[in-house]
Amino acid sequence: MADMSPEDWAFWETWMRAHRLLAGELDRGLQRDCGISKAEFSVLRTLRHPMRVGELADELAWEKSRVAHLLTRMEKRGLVTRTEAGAGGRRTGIELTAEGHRLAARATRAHGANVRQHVLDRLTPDQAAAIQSWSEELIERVGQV
Amino acid sequence: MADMSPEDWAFWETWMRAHRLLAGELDRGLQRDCGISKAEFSVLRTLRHPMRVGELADELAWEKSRVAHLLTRMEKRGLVTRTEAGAGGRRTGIELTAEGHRLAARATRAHGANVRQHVLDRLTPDQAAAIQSWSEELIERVGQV
DNA sequence: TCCCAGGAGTTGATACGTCAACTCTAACTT
DNA sequence: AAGTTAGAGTTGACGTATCAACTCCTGGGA
Repeated sequence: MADMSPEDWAFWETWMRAHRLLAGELDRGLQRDCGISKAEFSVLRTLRHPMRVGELADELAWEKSRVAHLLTRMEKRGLVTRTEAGAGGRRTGIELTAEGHRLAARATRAHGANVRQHVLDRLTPDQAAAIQSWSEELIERVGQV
Repeated sequence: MADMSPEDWAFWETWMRAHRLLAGELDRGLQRDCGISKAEFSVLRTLRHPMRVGELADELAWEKSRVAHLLTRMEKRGLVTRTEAGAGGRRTGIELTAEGHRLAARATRAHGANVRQHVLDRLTPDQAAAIQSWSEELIERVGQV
């Protein structure tokens, strides 16, 4: 396996730096506009219907302990509640509170505006196509759980 | 400002997921092969010459407290040492130990192989060009500090 | 019925990143 | 020379992610 050339490293490090800057910018926006982290936003966005904790973890592709910890914190802040999942099963379910729903809607608008402004509106069609095909190929290859 | 369409969200979430999967894969590789985190790798890679902590923070574009904390942990593990910066200045400098240099070389090879395998070798020239131009534009726009 | 194997979820320890407060020194002011 | 200010670096508190250990069902055997 050939080593990476200095150009390879430069390309790679530039890419990673761009991604870090972008993520930081969007995180700050979410925190500023809605007072939540990106992780909390993902939960709010995914948890449109009541579900089991495991489903949520699967959809997010996160470890379940990460989900459990985050849910605990969000429960303290009144964004989600743990419920008994009906329908025969006896395990714990999770759902958004009214406040959680409100915040989810607000955050989706605010974050969407930021994403559009910082990313989508600046992407040429070529860039978007390249990124999409790359993403799909990678998820296909690495993402099988 | 127009809202994001469902396609926009799908594109965006796919992209972010791909990036998360890739980052996780590379992190695990670095941890498995060399016992260090990606952040530690960045320090090892940047700290080729003795320098001041501030320079290191600037090059990495990290907060200085993050650098200070990480250096403290790496110092405990014998990878770096704090030194007095000579040359008139009286501030503290930082440099790699012999062990740090060894590990830096080893990790560069190992991580480079992973990056090549998971990323560079799978990128079409079009994709690489699109990603590079996007990265540069974004750094230009957001990265001015 | 009792035991046990396994899945779902939680918890605690530890590592890491961020923010704000702090220390130390050098340079500037009077 | 004393007081002030600004920059560099460190520290502590807090929120968060990961890993491993744990609890609590539930569904089989025997």
